[in-house]
Amino acid sequence: MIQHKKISRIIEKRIRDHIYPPLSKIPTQNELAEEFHTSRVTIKKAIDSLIAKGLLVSNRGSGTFVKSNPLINEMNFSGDSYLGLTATMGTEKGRISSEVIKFEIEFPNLRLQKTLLLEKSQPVYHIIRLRKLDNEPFQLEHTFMPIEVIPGITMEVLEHSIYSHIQDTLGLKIGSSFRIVKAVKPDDFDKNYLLCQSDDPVLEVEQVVYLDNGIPFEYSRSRHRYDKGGIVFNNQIER
Amino acid sequence: MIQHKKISRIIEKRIRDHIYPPLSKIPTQNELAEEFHTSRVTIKKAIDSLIAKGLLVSNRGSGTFVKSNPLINEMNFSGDSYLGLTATMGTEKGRISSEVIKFEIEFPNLRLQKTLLLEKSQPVYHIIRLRKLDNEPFQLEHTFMPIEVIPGITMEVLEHSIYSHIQDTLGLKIGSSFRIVKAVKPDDFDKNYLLCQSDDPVLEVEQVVYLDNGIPFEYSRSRHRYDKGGIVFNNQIER
DNA sequence: TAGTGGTCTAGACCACAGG
DNA sequence: CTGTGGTCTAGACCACTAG
Repeated sequence: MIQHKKISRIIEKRIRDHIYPPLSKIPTQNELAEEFHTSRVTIKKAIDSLIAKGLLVSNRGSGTFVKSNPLINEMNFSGDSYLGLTATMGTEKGRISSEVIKFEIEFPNLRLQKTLLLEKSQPVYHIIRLRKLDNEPFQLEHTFMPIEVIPGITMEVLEHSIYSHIQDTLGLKIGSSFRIVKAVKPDDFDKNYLLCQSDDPVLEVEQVVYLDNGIPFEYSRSRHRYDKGGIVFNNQIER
Repeated sequence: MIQHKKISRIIEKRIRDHIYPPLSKIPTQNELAEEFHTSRVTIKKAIDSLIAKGLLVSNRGSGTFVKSNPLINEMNFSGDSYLGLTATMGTEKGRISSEVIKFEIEFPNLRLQKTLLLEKSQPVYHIIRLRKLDNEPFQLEHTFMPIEVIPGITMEVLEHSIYSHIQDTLGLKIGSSFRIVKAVKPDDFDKNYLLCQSDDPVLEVEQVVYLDNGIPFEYSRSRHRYDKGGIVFNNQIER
């Protein structure tokens, strides 16, 4: 485990346990460097990641402080938002189930060729899955993946987890994702599977996911029932 | 200007100008350190920020590469997403206008007291503004700000820019924001001002904005016409 | 003025990729 | 093996806050 990551987790725990209470000043970087037998730069890195998470705020000259964030509990999503958006629902993964609506192999259209850097002769999986929480559908996901990049997908894999297949079976690492969020009207799929009324809005997340070597391996559109969850995020403002 | 920021801007420009073409390997950190007469740590910081922006990807052992991101042009939002969401529409700020629908002073309700850390006796501005692009309404924003924290707001300020009042007139610095994005049904305000039909979805962004000392100074809900823009973002996956 | 965080350096060691 | 990026150190200087 990387040092600064380990330290940042310890500090995060102290914040969540109120060992460092809201609005209080945490020890100086020098004090923390001494406590963890490390250098100030490493402490700084750990603190920076907690600032990025919205838990701390630093003021040159006066110190580093715990942010009073009443929404802190809505922020447990951090770290596994790549599991679709299920993480925003909390940690109740046991209650989540998946149903495969469609699983076919196709040739990519032009848009998909550009997005996933494919020739038209390189086939892709076209997968539609319905996700349910306590047997209530909340998300319908249309996924496209190139067979060449992610081989060996089967119904079994789909019912379990594509991501563990990619990471554990294929030994690939996921690097980053790029998303566009919109509100849209429900289409026939949404009405059928998400049980949407015609005037129910749908939250659409369009996503391109990259491996850690920069190769795009997934294009997907997830469609969410408007009354089952949103997307939470935290921004640092650039100066 | 901070060194690593300056360097990252130069590198970013080289990427956008295809001096470092898509998928190509950029010079090693050592080479860049030499070119910019700086240390490798500083180069690393610059590269890290471009990785966070989704422009680069690094591989230990082989080098740092330009990501082929077909959506790169949709990513010009970086840096001023705190100007509401107008930045996602491009850089066409000249075509954007604001109309103040409501500007009153109220006492905060319980939720607002908790969110902005206020007593019920500390009044807040309650502002509703309609934003238009080429005279077409696209966003309706409900804003609450404590008078104590952000004094001196007038109609004139509202018609110009709240943020330049905060930063330039009051000399305060904006630190971070916390957002929740949802799809919702239009309410009467939306129908009136955004000219939504009953079955048009609305993209709602709930937001708490903090000063750089960690004090929350704004709670707002922006409501967007579903056909005028979405929200774009980029994620690095944690390992 | 003393203490704090922000930035930077020069050098080191490691893990990993590729020949 | 060599070269790459990932991480870390010890020390330095600066900008800012607060007493």
